[in-house]
Amino acid sequence: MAVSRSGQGQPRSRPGRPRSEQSRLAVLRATSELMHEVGLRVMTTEEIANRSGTSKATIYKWWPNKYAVAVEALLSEMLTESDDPDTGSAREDFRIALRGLIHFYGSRSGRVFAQLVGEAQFDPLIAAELRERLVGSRRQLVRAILDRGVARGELRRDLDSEAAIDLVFGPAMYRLVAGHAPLDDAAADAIVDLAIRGLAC
Amino acid sequence: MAVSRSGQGQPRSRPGRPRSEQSRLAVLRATSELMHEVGLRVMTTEEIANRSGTSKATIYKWWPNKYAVAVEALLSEMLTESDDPDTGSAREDFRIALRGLIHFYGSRSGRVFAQLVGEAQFDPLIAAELRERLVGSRRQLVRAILDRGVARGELRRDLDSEAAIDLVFGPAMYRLVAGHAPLDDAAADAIVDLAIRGLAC
Amino acid sequence: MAVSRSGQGQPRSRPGRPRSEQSRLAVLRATSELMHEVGLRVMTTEEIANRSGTSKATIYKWWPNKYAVAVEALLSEMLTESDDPDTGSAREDFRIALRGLIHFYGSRSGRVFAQLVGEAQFDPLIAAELRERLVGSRRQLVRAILDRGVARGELRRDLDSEAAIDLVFGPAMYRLVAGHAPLDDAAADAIVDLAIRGLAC
Amino acid sequence: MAVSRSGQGQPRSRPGRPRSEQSRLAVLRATSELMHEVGLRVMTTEEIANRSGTSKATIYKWWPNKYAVAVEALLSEMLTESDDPDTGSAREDFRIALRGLIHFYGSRSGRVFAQLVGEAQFDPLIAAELRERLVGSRRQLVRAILDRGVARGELRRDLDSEAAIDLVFGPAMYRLVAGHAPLDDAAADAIVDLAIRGLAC
DNA sequence: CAATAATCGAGACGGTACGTCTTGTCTTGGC
DNA sequence: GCCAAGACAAGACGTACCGTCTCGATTATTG
Repeated sequence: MAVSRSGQGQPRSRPGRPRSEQSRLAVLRATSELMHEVGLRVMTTEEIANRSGTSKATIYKWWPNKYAVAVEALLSEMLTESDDPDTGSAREDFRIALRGLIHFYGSRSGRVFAQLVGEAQFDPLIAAELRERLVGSRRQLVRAILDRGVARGELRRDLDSEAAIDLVFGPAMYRLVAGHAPLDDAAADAIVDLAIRGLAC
Repeated sequence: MAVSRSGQGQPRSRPGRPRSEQSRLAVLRATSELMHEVGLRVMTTEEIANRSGTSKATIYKWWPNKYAVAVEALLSEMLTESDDPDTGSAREDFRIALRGLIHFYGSRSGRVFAQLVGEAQFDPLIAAELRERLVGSRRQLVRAILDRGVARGELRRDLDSEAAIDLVFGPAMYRLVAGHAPLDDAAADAIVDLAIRGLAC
Repeated sequence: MAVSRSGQGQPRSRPGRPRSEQSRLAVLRATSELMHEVGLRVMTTEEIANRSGTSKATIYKWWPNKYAVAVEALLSEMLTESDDPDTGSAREDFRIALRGLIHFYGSRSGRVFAQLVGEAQFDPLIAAELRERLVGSRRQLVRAILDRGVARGELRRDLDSEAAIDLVFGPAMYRLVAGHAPLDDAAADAIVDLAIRGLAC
Repeated sequence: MAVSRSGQGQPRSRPGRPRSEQSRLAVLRATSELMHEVGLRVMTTEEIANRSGTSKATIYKWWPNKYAVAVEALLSEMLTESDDPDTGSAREDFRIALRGLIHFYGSRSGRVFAQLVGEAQFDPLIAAELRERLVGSRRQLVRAILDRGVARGELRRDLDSEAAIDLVFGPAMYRLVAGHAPLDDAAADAIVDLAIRGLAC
């Protein structure tokens, strides 16, 4: 019974030459290199094609533009990351989560991420892709921490979830895009402390 | 006895034809219109020149590129704005300040500002100019509110000023550039409330 | 046994999209029109691109500048021309050849040719191309007339070929570029007469 | 009797600051240097102004454009030149005159002259100025030689003067602008010999 | 095994903005 | 009124990148 593996939703092997996985990986690898070396703007589709040994047509066939490739390249170089700390203390969980985020922001990939955020201001498709694939997962994580903290009675039960997440992540993003203050562990701790205890006496 | 005074502050009219204030204003006005109509990216230096009745050469003589013109145009259309509320209550001052900021972010100019922040991710000069001329003044304002609140005993005296400002402004910037949640008065109030009281019980 | 022949003359279709002959012709046609309508200097690469329905990039890909396009356009609009008269009389051959040249100089194309000669004074590449493709063929023609005349005993056998050709063509070029005297059949005849018989009694 | 020297036709010293002879000379000197160093096309009015210590406005006040300045600069650096040899032999006179011309063509100034001829193909004013001030005087010289030769019975009395002059000078101009053959004494002698004796046996 | 069909690399193409350059004019204050 | 300094409008230049296209070659499924 030649089921020739499908099982899932995809249309059980169409006719014609199948997409080359090798090309896909070569494009992502080349994009990864280039976006770190020269930045998203200076990186050209042409150069991705040359370095990956593929062609512009192939790239444009599978991605709408270089920024979409960059999103995927950035994702594939992060992979398994940012898992839920769940230490039993919301404050500690926040600290670990925010330190992780800020560490990412401060890394080479963080620079690329900032450029993607920059580009997203001009292109709604990139904005959507960013929100879904890079921002959303982080927020989900903090949402879980939040819920546990409320359940344990550590945090206020009347919290506006979204606003609360923004209180923790907002300052980091602000520093990333405005660059007015450093992004380091001390900053992470200070922000978490303030967010937990509040500004008032 | 009219001493042929020189050596003062301004260079007392240098030789040559002076810069045309009329051209400068026409360029800023045309840029203002265009950046709101079509966005920073689609706006071209050529069109600024045409609409302002000046020339590309003149624009490039005084600004490095269209984004620098946009920064100045955005500033000159805001001008006297965002003055210190000083209501006697830090919470109230924060609410007013953040509502003001968020109102700006939600306006037409806010979209342009977001695009400038986006462009700043690629150009350090624009980043610097933004920080100095658009971000800095707002932060200065909140710093004053903060100091008064501490002096009055409303706010904790051990506050890290910068982190505290980020706690108030960060979430707004986060929403502006990531667009995952609305920017309205309710959001401003929720954020200020959280920031003041903290997440903890 | 169909040897997969390569190594022959033409490269047997290289990879990639082949050059569009249609674009090439459209560019030459547009250039032809423009150079006659407005002259070489006023004609712009942009206008060639617009009128031909191509793009500046395509033009610059195949020609170094508009003057090189003009050389080719001028050639392609002349093509089969100036064939050897060979009447049996050197004097008659010279007359026909010089009348032909002078007729060309006096035509619309002659004005463009003069402008190309003018431009060649500033650009060695154009100078070389002109010499090879527009001047050389004419000289070859007169050289043949000359040789036949010597063989028939009409002309002196000790002639310096190059100087002799210059004696016939030089005055015409002189009048073309200096414009001090008319270019007509009478001029052609007078010059040939003088060149054949000499100034001396 | 305050005649304050005038005597001639000029309007006996007008009011206001008179034209600065120093500036005029400085402009001509700077133009001379530049046109030889970089060529007419690359030379800019701006650079003439800088090097001469004058200003563009001054240059444009007294000359229509840089080519007109170049004509005057070229003239002023030649000055007393090309006087009539008058050896008693037309052939010898022609030889000396043509050698002189060809020597000029082969000099640094000859290159500039060729560029002026080139520019004249686009600008009738320059063409006129060239004809009057640089070409005409040479032709006048040969015309005198010609007349003496006819009077002495050396040359044919039915000569078309203009065509005859072209026969002597044409080949040199042809070589100057087309560059297909050398410009040296041997060339001068060969051309004069051919022109005098003719191509026929 | 041939026909069909989709992918691939190469590279030409139309479109368009960029930032630079030169031209010739103008507007200052000083001489 | 002339001059040096230098700003200005106009507009062509040649380069660069984008996203699309047209080739011939390749690689799978289908009949």
